[in-house]
Amino acid sequence: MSSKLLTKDKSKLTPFCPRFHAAVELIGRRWSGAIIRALLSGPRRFKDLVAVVPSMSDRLLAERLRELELAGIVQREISSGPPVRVAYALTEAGQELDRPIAQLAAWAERWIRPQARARR
Amino acid sequence: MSSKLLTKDKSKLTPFCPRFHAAVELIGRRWSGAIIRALLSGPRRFKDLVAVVPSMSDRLLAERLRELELAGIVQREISSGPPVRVAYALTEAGQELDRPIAQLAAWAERWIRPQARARR
DNA sequence: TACCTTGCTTACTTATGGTAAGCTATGAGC
DNA sequence: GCTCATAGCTTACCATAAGTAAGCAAGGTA
Repeated sequence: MSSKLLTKDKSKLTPFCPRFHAAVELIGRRWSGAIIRALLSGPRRFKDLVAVVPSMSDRLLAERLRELELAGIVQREISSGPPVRVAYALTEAGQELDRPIAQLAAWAERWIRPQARARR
Repeated sequence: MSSKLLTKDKSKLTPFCPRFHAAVELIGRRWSGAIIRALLSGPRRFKDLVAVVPSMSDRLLAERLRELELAGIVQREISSGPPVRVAYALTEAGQELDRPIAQLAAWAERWIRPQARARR
């Protein structure tokens, strides 16, 4: 039985896209969006990222950075000093997230109340 | 001490935006992206959403729909039948997520391997 | 009447996130 | 060379969120 009254246009858009889903679940993980956005302005050191994203712990930052590196979005750069320094930069794939992020930022600008809760 | 070699352009972009963060954490929650994307093609019934998003349980769907409704992205529509039917539709705010989602879909098309794992 | 579907809710287990502490490598101050 | 500080993590532990399964009320079907 079909419910033609309410659920029209069922086949207009592919209802589920595994690639889109993988992308949204990857960059949608806790803090990933903020980390990527911070890196859009250039490479940053570990501690700078901790400082820049409020209330994110270093454990989670390390975890997210490893995931994003594995996903090919972030690359770890070690300057062979001295002093030896670690910096994280976006790969080409990561850089190209600027468009989706800009669009979402524009949406947020329009629709998110300024003091809206950021989960919990 | 400043690390001018690696971390240039530090102040070009606001490093952290609470509104963007709230947005990405909201639509980035598990399944939220897939649900919103499915609703972009028109209102859908509860069971249709279960069917359309593989391996998502109805418990989580109910939870996400309640959250998205609270956030003003989704609205619950009850047709006063008979038969009584419940459908979920995007609000204006929800509809306007089409741009960010399209951008992210394009990115995913380019950068996500077809068989890439969708977490875990 | 008995059984099915829809749209949930409740109860319970597992995975993920948050908090705190610690630890190694390096450099600064003395 | 000894102490201390900082960067960049890791480990351990508890809390919260997600996954799984079952159930259940309202209405429809046979």
